[in-house]
Amino acid sequence: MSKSSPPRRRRGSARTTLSQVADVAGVSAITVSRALNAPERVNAETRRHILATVERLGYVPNLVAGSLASASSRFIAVIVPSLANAVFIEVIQGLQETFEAEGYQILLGNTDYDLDREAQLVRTFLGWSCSALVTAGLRHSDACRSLLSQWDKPIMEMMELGEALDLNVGLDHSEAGRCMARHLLTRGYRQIVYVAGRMAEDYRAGLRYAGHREILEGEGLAAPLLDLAHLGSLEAGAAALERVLETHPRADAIHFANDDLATGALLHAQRLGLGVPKDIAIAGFNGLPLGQHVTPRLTTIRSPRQHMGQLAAQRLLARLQGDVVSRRQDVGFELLPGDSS
Amino acid sequence: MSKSSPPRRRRGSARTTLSQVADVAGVSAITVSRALNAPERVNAETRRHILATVERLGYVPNLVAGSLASASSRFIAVIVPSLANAVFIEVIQGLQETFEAEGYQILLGNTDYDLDREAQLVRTFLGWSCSALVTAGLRHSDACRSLLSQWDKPIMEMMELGEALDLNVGLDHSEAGRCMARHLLTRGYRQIVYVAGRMAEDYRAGLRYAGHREILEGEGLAAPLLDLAHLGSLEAGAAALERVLETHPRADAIHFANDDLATGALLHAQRLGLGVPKDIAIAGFNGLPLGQHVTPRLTTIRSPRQHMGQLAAQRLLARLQGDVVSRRQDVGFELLPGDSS
DNA sequence: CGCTGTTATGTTAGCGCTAACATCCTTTTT
DNA sequence: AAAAAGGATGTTAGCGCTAACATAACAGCG
Repeated sequence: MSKSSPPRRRRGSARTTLSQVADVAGVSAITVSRALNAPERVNAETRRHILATVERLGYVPNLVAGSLASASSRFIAVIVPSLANAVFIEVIQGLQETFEAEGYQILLGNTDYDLDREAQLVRTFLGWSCSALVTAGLRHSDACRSLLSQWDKPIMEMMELGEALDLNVGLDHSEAGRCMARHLLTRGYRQIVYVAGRMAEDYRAGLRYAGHREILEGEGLAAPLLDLAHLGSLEAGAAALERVLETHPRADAIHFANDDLATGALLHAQRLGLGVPKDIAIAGFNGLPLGQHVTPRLTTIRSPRQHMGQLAAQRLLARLQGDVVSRRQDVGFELLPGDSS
Repeated sequence: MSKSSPPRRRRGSARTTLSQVADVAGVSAITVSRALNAPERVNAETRRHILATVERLGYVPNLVAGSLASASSRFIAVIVPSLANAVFIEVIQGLQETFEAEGYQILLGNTDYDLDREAQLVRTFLGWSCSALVTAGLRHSDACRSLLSQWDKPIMEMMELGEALDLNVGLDHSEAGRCMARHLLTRGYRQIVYVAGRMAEDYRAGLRYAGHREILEGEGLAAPLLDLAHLGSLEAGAAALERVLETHPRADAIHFANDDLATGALLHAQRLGLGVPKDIAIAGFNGLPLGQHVTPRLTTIRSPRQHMGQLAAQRLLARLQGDVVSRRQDVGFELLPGDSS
């Protein structure tokens, strides 16, 4: 009988723990826990004393332990395809300011437009017992779908509208494409080239192109497409303008998949001495400030990006509190007719 | 003696656990743990069998439990003052791509240029047992300093150089200010106004102003300052131009604290029919693509933002592996003389 | 053939916290 | 005044995983 086992081990960090606080304050651990997490369940006097002790000992709660015990963390997983695009940054800002105010922390993942990476990120994030998950877009790999469908916490799919797993906040991209195509037709353009970047991956640009094409073909017009190797940058827009001039010399307008490309082309046209819209009209999508400050002002479509983030966060917060919320919300968009078309 | 206590409780999520996987695979829990986290310590055959079982059961490791047991998470806390500024986004991208490749997850915090919020974020992040912490800047509140100095994991302070708590990667902002001031003097400007946004908070702009002022005063020139209420945007830059024209009618150059302001002013000058640099010269700081695509091309200073992020991440990774790394690294900057000065 | 070293796996005991239940008062109700 | 209800605090038993130590099996060695 080895009753007298040698004192085996010693682990953990040297940091102050909740029970040390409890000992010093002369209460039980659970009372300290309650004083910090559910103050109203502790007598005001006791609470004051405990909080003073916490302060004095410099106690920093171990959130990992708390999450394990309660089987939930105050993490919100947010998965976006890119950080290079200002659109996602603004959406993230909207999410962040709203969630942070309620004490939630964002766990940010970047897929680089790769659905396998998305699945991998989802796996990791589920492992962190997140309270909810936000993802940009409705398209996922099978692996990702199966992980998500087994999950029992709220899921928000943003940016576009359609068949969602759970909640959905976004706008109708094919309608946006139609809207801009109609605008360009109204202004009299007939040879309109659509320019996108990596459209297979940035498939929302593809949805807009589909809308654009539908309108043009409805008028018996062709809808030529130029799909670039880069997603969107001023650089790529400038290069795209040159390519369009070369391959479609009769083009009278270019409908770009985003404002970065469109503005790059617009600024490059100035350098080339081309008149916009006299020689060639230019239109974009997003409504970034950049396009609104160049001369001529860029014709584009504004999406309520930051608002979309805030709205998505509010929905999720309501859902987390047990409220019933509508599953789908169209945030709409707005045509900003500029002087470039 | 209440030996026959009724079966008390049942908790936790319904998810598959590691020991369930172990039971099914016919091994012990620790062997499954090793197969997943230290594959080389398990026989190849056993490992294959375990991984197949993991796959079959759709087991998703509970990272919260793992972190508690090992007293460390693969989180890297990253604290920046703003997401609205492209500079920080690019630094974050650099950090992210490097850390993600090594299986670390970034925990992003945004202080909104508020040092108290920074301290609060640090508290939270310490509670998550992060492996390292990255923060933009060397200035912290006392509370924040005391939290950080008691911490035993690597800390990286980025963006600027100086007395750091631990590791430090950045550039010399006052030298950058001097560099641009010298450039403007060389080009013959003498009435140079410095325009910043919320300089008390964006104190690195203040460091650049100090350098700028030092050079001008060395030449016996005044160094008037205009400090805006907004940090930096095309909008604010345009407004700033008007204010400078009004309050300093004899100014021949404006040295802006960042490219957003500078580009906004430059584009606005075009709208006003002002010649740049004939009527007024304009210079910025950062070297954002935006300023390099307008006509005239913006004179600015390029900081290696993404590279700074990568470098910081590499240093931290090396440190986490136990390597000794130099504490300070100057990433330098580069004057990009454009046509706006 | 016992000794040491190596490889593969298992046993035990927590990591620091909180859910669930229990207890003990004080107040309110009838 | 006894019973019921509520408020404040405590006890117990894990959450799911991994560090530390333990064990077993086998190879190499003089």
